[in-house]
Amino acid sequence: MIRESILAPFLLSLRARDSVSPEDAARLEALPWRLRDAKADEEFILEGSQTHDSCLVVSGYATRIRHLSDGRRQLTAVHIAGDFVDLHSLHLNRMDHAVTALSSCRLAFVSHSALLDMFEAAPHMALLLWKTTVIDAAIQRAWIVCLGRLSAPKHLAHLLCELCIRLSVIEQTRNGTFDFPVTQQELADMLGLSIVHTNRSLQELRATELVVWNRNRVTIPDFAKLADYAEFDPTYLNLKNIPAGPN
Amino acid sequence: MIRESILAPFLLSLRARDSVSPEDAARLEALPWRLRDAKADEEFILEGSQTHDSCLVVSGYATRIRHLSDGRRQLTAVHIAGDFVDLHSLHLNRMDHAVTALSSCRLAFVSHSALLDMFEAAPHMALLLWKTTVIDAAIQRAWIVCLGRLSAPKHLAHLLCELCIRLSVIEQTRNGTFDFPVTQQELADMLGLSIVHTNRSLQELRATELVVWNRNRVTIPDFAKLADYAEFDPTYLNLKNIPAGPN
DNA sequence: CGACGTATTGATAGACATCAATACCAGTGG
DNA sequence: CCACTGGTATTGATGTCTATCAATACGTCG
Repeated sequence: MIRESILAPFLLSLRARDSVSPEDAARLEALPWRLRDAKADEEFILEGSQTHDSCLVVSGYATRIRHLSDGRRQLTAVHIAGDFVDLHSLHLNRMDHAVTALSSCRLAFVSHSALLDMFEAAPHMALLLWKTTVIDAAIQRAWIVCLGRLSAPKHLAHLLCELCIRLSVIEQTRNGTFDFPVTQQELADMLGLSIVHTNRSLQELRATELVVWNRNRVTIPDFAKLADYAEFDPTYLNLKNIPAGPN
Repeated sequence: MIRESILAPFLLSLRARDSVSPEDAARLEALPWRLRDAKADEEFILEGSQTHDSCLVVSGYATRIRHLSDGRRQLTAVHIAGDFVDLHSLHLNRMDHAVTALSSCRLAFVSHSALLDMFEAAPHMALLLWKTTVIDAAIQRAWIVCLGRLSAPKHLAHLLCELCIRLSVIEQTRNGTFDFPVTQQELADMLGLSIVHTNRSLQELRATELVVWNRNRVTIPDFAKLADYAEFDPTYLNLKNIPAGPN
């Protein structure tokens, strides 16, 4: 039996947005990846560090996190399997934030020099990876809009819509159900809310039956309804085919 | 007398973060730029549009804006001279937001195909421009943190710190003074606040003499003090030399 | 001078934070 | 098997921040 490629989710994610030739996929496979597992809560890229590798999430959930002086935190992104979390470091001197595992994660690291060599040999690969960072930026803009202009429950709903679509791209949803292994504290730090208000916002979504959430398992019974409620427009995810809803 | 290059601020911005050889600067100069002026409030890149050019701000102020269904708005970025506003469109199918002039602006457009030709001829140029989009993304992360975890006055203070540093890079500050031609409504839409509360937050900064703001002219008398108040850490702007303060 | 957009002020309501307690739940050791 | 423990979730009460509504003032332009 053939081993599933560690790049499978990454390729799913790329191909949902662009065509990727078999040769290009082979180029990515040929990179000298080094695998590593991270436990939940492990901060595997340190704030302020200078790195010489970039990091791809193979499985599990990770997050970008910024710590404030008084100990409060804000998460600025959630990353799922297939996300090339840390292409930034290829360009940035010093990390302005940390990257932490939300669940236990499998990570694949590749050195900057190997990436640069690949770009030298096949310049269009830079465009392909560039695009992934541009889409990450689009997601961040959506977060800005949510933080600035949506109520707490709608913001939470929007986040779940986004996750559902992104996870469906990498085939991690079933009938509108997906894993989302976060504590309410972590959720609060994504939404820029207190933990108490996060809890109440979640209960509001439960009460209106827009969302079912047991432990780490989220179900969206009626995606269109939730998307409408949250003013979710998936354009920013830049998918070739917008899924009508969860599969 | 030699005409000042329309790329002068862009090169200042690039060189504050990276070394750019004269040849590379010449490559950028050689692109087939088309100049265009935009009046204040003109939406020069439409939400939902598909474009075949990218756009650089030569002078003036522009902003990325997202409109919500009920007419409310959220600005997700402020762009100043030297910002390559719209490299995104090189990668994204459809704009998920509009780009609008805050003041009258001079813009320089270049076709995607010309950019791609340049990358073909000189692949490292893609890395250079990629980097600018990565820095934009870092700024957006900072905005997320501000929106999520800073009080209104601190958020405003943080925004002014960021602008002051970015403007000083392109030599648009003098003694801590710079132009910022926005209405309080626009400011409110950046900060995710109501206009009334924006006004009161501004007055608080005035009362504590952290900021002087007359018309469109902002002065920061003591940058270190304001930065401390706003928990501003300029790491994310990725400058080679962090200016100690305004010049 | 009048008109319009913008800024400012006051009063009130709503959203969200904070504090403090209680409930739940998986894991541990007796 | 069960009590204990520590983390997480939930609830209630209260306070603060921010939004909204409604005036009024200011400033530029015709």
